[in-house]
Amino acid sequence: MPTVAAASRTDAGLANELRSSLMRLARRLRQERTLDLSPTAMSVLGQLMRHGETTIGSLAAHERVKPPSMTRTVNCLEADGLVTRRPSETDGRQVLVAISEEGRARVLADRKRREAWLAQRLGDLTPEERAALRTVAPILDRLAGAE
Amino acid sequence: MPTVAAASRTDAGLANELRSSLMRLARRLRQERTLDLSPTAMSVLGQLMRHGETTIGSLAAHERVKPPSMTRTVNCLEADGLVTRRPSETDGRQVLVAISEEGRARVLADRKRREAWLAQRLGDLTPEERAALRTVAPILDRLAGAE
DNA sequence: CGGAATGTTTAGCCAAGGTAATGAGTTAGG
DNA sequence: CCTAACTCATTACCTTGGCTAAACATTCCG
Repeated sequence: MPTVAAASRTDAGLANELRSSLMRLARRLRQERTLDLSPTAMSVLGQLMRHGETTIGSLAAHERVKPPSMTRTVNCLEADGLVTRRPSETDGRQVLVAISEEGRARVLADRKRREAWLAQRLGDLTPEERAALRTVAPILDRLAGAE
Repeated sequence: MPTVAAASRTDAGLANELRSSLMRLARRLRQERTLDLSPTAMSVLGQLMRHGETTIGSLAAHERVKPPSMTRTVNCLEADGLVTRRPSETDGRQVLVAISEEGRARVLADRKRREAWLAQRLGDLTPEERAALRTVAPILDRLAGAE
């Protein structure tokens, strides 16, 4: 039986290790969510904050969720007054979603709260370890985005 | 060591990026699950493979799941003949779970199948990027484990 | 104009987590 | 030593957040 460290040195082991580490941390982060929003919902707000008004479909694609799920997520956000909906003038089928002022405030508030948890933990790491994490974030995105 | 203000601003951004990248990839991985086992179940098998016979409670703690959920996961695994259960002789309340030969075979088989998806994607990365991922896997574990 | 294609929504299902309460086993105090 | 408090696992039930299938509206194209 190979040790964890030994297994990680092979590509086979890398897939394995990475997968279980990711799942554990993803679950941990889900636990730490402070507000009553799902991780996907928070991510959507962030996306709207960065890229402005966006259609349901492209939000769904970016979050790797099916359109009906994104419709529901947006419903919740709209019910909470965190986003607004309007039909596109150029294409009547599409719905454009935008973040509201309240939504913007929520993102900023949440960002602060996460600092309390994550930044403290990141603070326990060495600068090299933080740098390593910074490096891999976009790599993870590419892995997620690959077809 | 950077100043406190600079460090926390940087770490906040890192927390943000890392969180959304992580959640997206975690969801992607969940989609790619090939076998009829949940990610947690696979992770449990891996844990048993590495550390041998373990109690329900400590499996739950390691996966950051509540005991009832772990009971259910272990039920599935046992029904599939992938693990065995036995009461502890030293403490009759505890249940010791061990991986079976079939479970071991399943882990090895699954490891191969995941290679088909993840290793292909890892193959699109540069060796440096793979090395970076190898480096961060244990760091992610530490972040997940921190209280 | 009429049919195929596209974007969103509705309806209903399922997986996998959670909490609360129960039962069995252990430990500690009087 | 025996009862009370505690711990581990389990059972029963609920919630969340995905999914698919299908309806509906709109747009595009032959």
